Formats: sequence, C-alpha cells, structure tokens
Amino acid sequence: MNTLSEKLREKKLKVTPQRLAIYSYLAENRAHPTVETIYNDIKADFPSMSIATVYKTVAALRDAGLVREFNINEDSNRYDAHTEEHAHIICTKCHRIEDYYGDLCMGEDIRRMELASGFRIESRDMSFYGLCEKCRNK
Amino acid sequence: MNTLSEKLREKKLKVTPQRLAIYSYLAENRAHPTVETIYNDIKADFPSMSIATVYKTVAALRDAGLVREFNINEDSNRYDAHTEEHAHIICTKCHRIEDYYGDLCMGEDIRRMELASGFRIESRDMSFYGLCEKCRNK
DNA sequence: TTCTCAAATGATAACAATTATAATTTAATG
DNA sequence: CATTAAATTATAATTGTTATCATTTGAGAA
Repeated sequence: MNTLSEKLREKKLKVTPQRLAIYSYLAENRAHPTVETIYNDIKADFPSMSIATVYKTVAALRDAGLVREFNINEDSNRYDAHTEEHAHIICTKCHRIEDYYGDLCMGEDIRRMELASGFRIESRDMSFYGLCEKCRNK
Repeated sequence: MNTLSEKLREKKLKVTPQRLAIYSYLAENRAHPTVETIYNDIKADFPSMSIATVYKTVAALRDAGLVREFNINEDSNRYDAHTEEHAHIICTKCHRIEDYYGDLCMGEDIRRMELASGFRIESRDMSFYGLCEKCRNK
C-alpha cells in the first residue's frame, strides 16, 4: 500500500516506474535537488531514462501540487516534495539549504498585509540568506 | 548634484549615459522590471544601446549592492533599485508585484531561527503569492 | 587641455536550462 | 486481451543569459 502511488492516482497521474522513482526520491530527500541532480542520482536504477522525463515529471508533480518548485538565485530550479509550510535558510557560500518549520509571520502579520494591499494571500516563499556555522568558521 | 551618479562613483562604477539611464529608470520604477522591459523602455533614448549592456549593467549594479535581483518563478529575473528591506506580494494571475514595507519576522523570530540553525542571517526574500483585488473580482 | 588606459559598450557567438516535437512504449480501463 | 490516452525517449528548438572581442569612452594624470 504505497502512499506515494496513491497520491499520484488521486491527482490522475499515471503511476510509472520512473515517475514513482522521481517522486519517492524527492520525498526522501531534504537537499532540494535540481533536475540534474535527480537525474544523476536515479539513472543507475533507470539507465534508459531521459532527462526530459525528469523535467516533465517534476512539472507534472508541481502542477498537481505534490512538489514545490523554487529558485534561490541560481541557474537551475530546485524541487521539494515536503509541502508542509516551511522557510528556507540558505548558505551564501556552500549553497546548502536548511529547512525551518518554526512559525513565521502568521496570523496578525498576514492579515495586516492583506488589508493594506487588497490581496488574498495563498502561499509564500520565505528564504533567508546567510552563512552556515561551518562556512563561518573558516 | 545627481545622487545616483554619486552612488555609482562611490562604488567605483563609471558614470556612463547608458548606466545612468538604466539606474535612474530602476530608481523611479516600482514595477520590478525584467531586462527585456528595461531595454524596451530605454531604447527610445539610446537607439544604439545593446541589450548586452542592460545585462551587464544590472549585474554591475547588483554586485555593487545598488539593485536587488530576484525571481518570482518566472523565466526572467526582475530588478529593484529600492534596497530598503521590504516584502513582495505577487498576484498569481496578472503577475503584478506590490511592495510591502511593514515589519515582518523581525528580532525575536530571526534570533530563534539563527539559534536553531546555526546560521547568521544577513538578508531575506519574503514573497507572498495570491490574487490581487482586481483579479479576484472577475 | 590633451594623454593614457582601464573600463564600458555594442554586436554577435556561445552556452545552459528548459520546452517542444514526434515516434514509440506503456499504464489503466473495459 | 484490446484499446486508448498518457508517458517516455531522443533530439531539435527555444530562451534567458554570459562570454568574446573590437571599438569607444570616462576619469584621472600630466
């Protein structure tokens, strides 16, 4: 009873071996990989797989709301299957991305912003940039 | 006594007509334009200007800390010469970007995050996505 | 002012990430 | 099974951006 397969079916996405591999790779990975990285890490198991498949798959998962696509001022996009609301803390030196699940700007802040702007806010991207401990001690 | 020229000189950037035009265009513009837009809006005044100049100029300004480069999940980067800390509220339908200068996650929140992560946070990118009033009423 | 030179510009080529295309294969359904 | 719409694959095309290099120019020195 694979939950990931079920999630794909719920979204009317066919459960193919490649798709499942990419999705579970993302679900188990907290490094926010790029398409290139996904491709390289998975191709041992699927030697015939094309990188175009990875591009199409992450786009399908993104459109279905199963993964989040974002960019931290790099050339390539990054992908994250952990859709629970969280912030990213990014090291400007080693480019490592750490997740932060603490509450940030909830409730009151948002309501004030909606009132001031007339927007109805539905999602957010909170990225914090700085040096991680390791890079600072060098 | 043009302040923008002075800022360029402070950063050891030569004050050329093209550079000044791009910088003042950005300083007066709150639409967070792309390179393409900057180029189109300025080329009437500088018919001989190359789009390569716009790319190089925004990169120079960005490296000097005079403009901020960011991306809101679009193909092209956007640029903003208003470096005072502020958040962006982005309409997912019409792609308009509104600035918000209210305080968000200051002090305590940040210190907690630094403590938990070991990072020393130096900058941030706070983007909120939703529908603007106009797009909601359609 | 004129000289000098590093830096900027402009035209264009190169590149890298991504998307489109089209033929082939495959998952899901009856 | 048989059918069919969707996914995969290889590859071409596209797009945003960067690199190259010859030419021009801004800014300080003489």
